Amino acid sequence: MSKPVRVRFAPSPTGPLHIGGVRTALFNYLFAKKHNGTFVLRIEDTDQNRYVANAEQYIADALNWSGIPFDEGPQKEGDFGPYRQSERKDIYKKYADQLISKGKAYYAFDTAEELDTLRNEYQENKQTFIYNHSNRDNLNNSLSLSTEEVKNKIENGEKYVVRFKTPTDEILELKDMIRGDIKIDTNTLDDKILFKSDGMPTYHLANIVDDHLMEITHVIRGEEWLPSMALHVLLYRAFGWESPEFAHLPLILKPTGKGKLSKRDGDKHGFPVFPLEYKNEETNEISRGYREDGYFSDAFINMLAFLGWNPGTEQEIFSLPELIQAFDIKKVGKAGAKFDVDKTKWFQHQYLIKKENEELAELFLPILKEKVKDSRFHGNDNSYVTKVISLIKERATFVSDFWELSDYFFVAPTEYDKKASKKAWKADTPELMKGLIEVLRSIDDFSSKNVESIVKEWITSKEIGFGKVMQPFRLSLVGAMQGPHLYDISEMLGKEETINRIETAIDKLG
RNA sequence: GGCCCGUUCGUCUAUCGGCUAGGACGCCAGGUUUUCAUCCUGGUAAGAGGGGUUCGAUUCCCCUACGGGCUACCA
Repeated sequence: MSKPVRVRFAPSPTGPLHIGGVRTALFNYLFAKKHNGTFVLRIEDTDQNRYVANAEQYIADALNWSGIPFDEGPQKEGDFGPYRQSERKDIYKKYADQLISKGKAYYAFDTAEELDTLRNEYQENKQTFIYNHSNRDNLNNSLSLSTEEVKNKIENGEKYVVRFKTPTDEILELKDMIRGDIKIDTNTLDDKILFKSDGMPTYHLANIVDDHLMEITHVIRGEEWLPSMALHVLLYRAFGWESPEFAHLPLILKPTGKGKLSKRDGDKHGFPVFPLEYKNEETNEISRGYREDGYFSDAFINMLAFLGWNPGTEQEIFSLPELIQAFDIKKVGKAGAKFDVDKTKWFQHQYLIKKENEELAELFLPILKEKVKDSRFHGNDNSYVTKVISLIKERATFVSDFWELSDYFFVAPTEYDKKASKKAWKADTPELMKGLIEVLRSIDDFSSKNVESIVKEWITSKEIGFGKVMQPFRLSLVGAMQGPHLYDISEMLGKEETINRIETAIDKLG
């Protein structure tokens, strides 16, 4: 029996999560649930300079709204806490020391400035500076210095970092669940800093220690981490720990132009890059969110799941449980995926159509109350609103589209589309409309079917022509040449209102 | 510059050596709706280039090109 699956999403709280981050979380979540595993949220806040106070809450809120909550994490403590690296600070030093005593890491005293200078010098000579076997003996560290010197420096309070001593002359054979085998020559790697002079571990150390301690079995993360995989595998080996399996997800790219999707792209291309609206507390700048733009979270998640993954069948609409069922990490693609706004809207449209009319009515009601003072539509009985939605929802993408598509069900048109009036309202129209009113008055059963058949009969018997009646009729009720089946509208409005609207139109259009 | 990853319609993708290269979004046309949208039907459009391997390559290998990532005491 293999170990229980445990995966983690490990963002650093430097700002809001963007959709790439949400997708990484989603794939972790799907993988965990697929294998009856645990989905852990770990906050990687080892960089004190970039820490943003409201980011952690944002991340939790975003995961919750998306319907992919974590099983363990901050404020949801499991057996492996704490889940913020800043609260695990004491742990890491111990492991850094362990590596030093094993001879797998060393102290380095070079300052950032010294290294910068070296890098520049190398670059001027068209060479690449790598802090590794090729030059580590000539630099300022515990490999080049005597034990005595090192001891003195540390006792004198001189700042130091701990670097990993990368093994030389070895071809590492790495395995990625998505990419297959990758070979890396360790001589091309540099001796990464594991422990910073401010007493905090770097990402690399903290990440490996925590993944080990938290018994993470599968590391699923963005492709930007692929170059670090060799280091990470080497670290597991140095500690004598079993390495988890790795999967590196393809990046989400800008819709147009070059590069990976960035937080600024939303403003440029007119779509949200964040799941939830985000207010930057320093600049007061507000960035749009999918939630606030009116997307349903299940549509949003469905869209994200298909960015870089697909089940190999022709089904595209998947609920979250279906996604879990169908998910297979091996079917994740290798190439970056350009984000497509139109396809995103299409998913939203599909989900909107699928939703129950009653549920949509509930969502529409607050908007409706704003727009219409008539309290007939505000009551506990939503059947009228529900019916309206059933007639118009197929032409909407968002709940916020409803009002524009259905206002005439609630308020009589006050003006008429100019182009349509010109086309539909002729000199003889008022007479015809008066005739129509007479016919309508005589009808008791105002149901759509009945009115339709009677009016049709009248038009036929008078040999008027359908267009000459139907177009101005529609214009009178709706104010424009659009909307659902006309007799469905007249049924909804009722006899009195229908006749009123035609009279008003005769008045206004002459 | 160095290291690594990738490359099928405009976009997201299917194909695990037999292809008339399939689907979806978008776009275009037709039909339905005596309106508009939805919907239906059809159409447009693709395996970067060059070498191998093979009876046969989109599929396997190599080179080139292009795209992307990383190259911080950031994650």
